[in-house]
Amino acid sequence: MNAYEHLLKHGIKPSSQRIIIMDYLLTHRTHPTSDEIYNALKVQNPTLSKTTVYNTLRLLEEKGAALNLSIDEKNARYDGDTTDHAHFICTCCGKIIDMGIITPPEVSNEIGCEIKQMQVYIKGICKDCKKTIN
Amino acid sequence: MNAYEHLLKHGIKPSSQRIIIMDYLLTHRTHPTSDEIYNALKVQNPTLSKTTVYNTLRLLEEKGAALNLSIDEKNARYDGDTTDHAHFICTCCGKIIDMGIITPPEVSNEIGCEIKQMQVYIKGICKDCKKTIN
DNA sequence: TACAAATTTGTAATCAATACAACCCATGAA
DNA sequence: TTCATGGGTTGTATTGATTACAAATTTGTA
Repeated sequence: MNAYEHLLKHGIKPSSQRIIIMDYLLTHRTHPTSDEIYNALKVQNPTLSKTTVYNTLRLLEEKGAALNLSIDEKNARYDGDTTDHAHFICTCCGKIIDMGIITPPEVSNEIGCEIKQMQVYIKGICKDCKKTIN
Repeated sequence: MNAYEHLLKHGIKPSSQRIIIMDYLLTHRTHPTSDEIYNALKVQNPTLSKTTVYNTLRLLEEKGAALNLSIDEKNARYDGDTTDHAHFICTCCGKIIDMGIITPPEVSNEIGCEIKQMQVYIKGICKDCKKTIN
């Protein structure tokens, strides 16, 4: 699906800035930071503002068009793939890797919270870093 | 278990500052921020430095004596309870609530990462906020 | 005691994120 | 067409959590 339709489907008015940011997320599954998105897009869009990137990413998150990952403690990271999957971060190199969820977690919610979203974050050492260390 | 033993068990030299910080985490299951810990402890320990709180919390995390929660995007939060449980954050009031894990998530790790830690973060609206809204 | 290593402290600096006000631009009414 | 309105964008200034760093203090050991 293209970025324009993706925005409309989530009730977001598709301005040109929102389209290129959404498009970036849909075509780069690298869990980029705001800064990475801004730097990548400003080459072709010199007038793009960093504030717009921040505003847009918050909007995408609020409307459910993208995920805000807090697995990396340094920066917020964003994921255009909102289907159910877990995220692994290598504490050695910082790389974030998608992992499929075979069995989703089941939690005890006696207190009666309304659950809107569940994220699974995994920390460890990736295969490349294990090789380098040994 | 007391803070002193807890530190020793995780291979941490128990200085007086480390003991009071560990003790605070073990006796306050509120997922406090660095700042909350600092402000609570400096009343009885006026010479305590904020840097020491940061240093100690990082050490506790590295040694597995406490959990660093990144569920709250504003601040790092710490949890002295390292047993398996999930965390719920209310996107309305910011409160963090522990939830028991009935079934832990099972993920597909074809790429061969070495998994050290898994955290389940849940976002939604708590019961109190639901009442207030309706 | 003396010395080295580890720990703590306070200050300065960093930098992601936000606040804010000015500007731009699409839309619709007259 | 002109004008007004409001949402969207932009740039700058600011905030505030966290870190860097070096000096001071404490601890362990001989």
